[in-house]
Amino acid sequence: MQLCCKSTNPLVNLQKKAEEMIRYRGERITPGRIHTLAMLLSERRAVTHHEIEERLKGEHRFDRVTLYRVLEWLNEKGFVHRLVNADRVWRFRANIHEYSQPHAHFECLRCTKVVCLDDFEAAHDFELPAGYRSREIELTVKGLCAECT
Amino acid sequence: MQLCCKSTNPLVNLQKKAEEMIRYRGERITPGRIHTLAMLLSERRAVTHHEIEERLKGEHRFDRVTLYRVLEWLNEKGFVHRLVNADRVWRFRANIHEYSQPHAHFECLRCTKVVCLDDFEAAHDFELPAGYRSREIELTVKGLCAECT
DNA sequence: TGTGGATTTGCAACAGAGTTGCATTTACTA
DNA sequence: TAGTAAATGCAACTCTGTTGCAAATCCACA
Ligand SMILES: [Mn+2]
Ligand SMILES: [Mn+2]
Ligand SMILES: [Zn+2]
Ligand SMILES: [Zn+2]
Repeated sequence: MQLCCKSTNPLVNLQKKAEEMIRYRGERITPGRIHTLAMLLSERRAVTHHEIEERLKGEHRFDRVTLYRVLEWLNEKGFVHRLVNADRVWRFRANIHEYSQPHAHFECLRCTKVVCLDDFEAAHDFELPAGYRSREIELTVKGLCAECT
Repeated sequence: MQLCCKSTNPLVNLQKKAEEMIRYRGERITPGRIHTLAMLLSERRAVTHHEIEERLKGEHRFDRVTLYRVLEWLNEKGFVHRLVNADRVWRFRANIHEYSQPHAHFECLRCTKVVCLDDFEAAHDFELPAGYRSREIELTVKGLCAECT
């Protein structure tokens, strides 16, 4: 005797949400895209390819390359954004607004965790050298996170 | 009949300077360290391992690995600093003050060139999440450099 | 509901940046 | 000048991400 799992399993709801987000933009639905985006929607941190792969094991097995391509696609389409930090590894996070919004990041020097500081936008008050044009500004605060202090 | 080249070749002067800088701190002098640091002292941009290797060809041939180790050492000792940008490659630049000074960077979106914006220090006016401690702040302005505009 | 054809996937091989182990050479100390 | 710790060269390796291509899948349209 089994109850409907829809309302008890938040992951399933996120899969529904991911599917709707992709369908709403008129893009093709595939298991890889849904599971990856759902996973990213469930996570506050910016996570690596490797972490996503680990998290998705069992639930649905993908090829590494497919995951790389899905992440590239999600980024291009604006469902997620990505950033590189001191360990030279891409990290991905679902965009919280419909389209990517500029915001600062926090990077823990000990555990390498990366957190998006949503709603904190960077600015600078100095003049660039002559002829230089600013397109975007990236601000990363490095330090120790709450668990590593 | 040959004149003394010391005053006509600025590279030689920089080698002297590099040697003095290292000796002044009581560290070991090696050809790799001197030529690498001299090259970096001659350059305003932050340059990659690959660029340094190219520039040093002929003058003095090093093993790739030695250059990696020299750069790591120069960074640890505070003679240079390094940063990673969107192409996930380390870039190095000699420190203009005796010890590393925080400053912002400019990254060209077209030619990938990286420029240190010396004397422009970053700051942020927002509160970090509870328990988070800030150690350093990294500000990167991305856009088009004077040659790429 | 079935089907054609563009998209996506899996697999294998590849690429670039950086690292490690170890024997040999070098720089400095005494 | 000899002894020793540190730096170097070389080969093999790791890690992250890419590319080519044939097979599978999605979906617009009949
Ligand atoms: Mn972010
Ligand atoms: Mn710099
Ligand atoms: Zn931490
Ligand atoms: Zn440029």
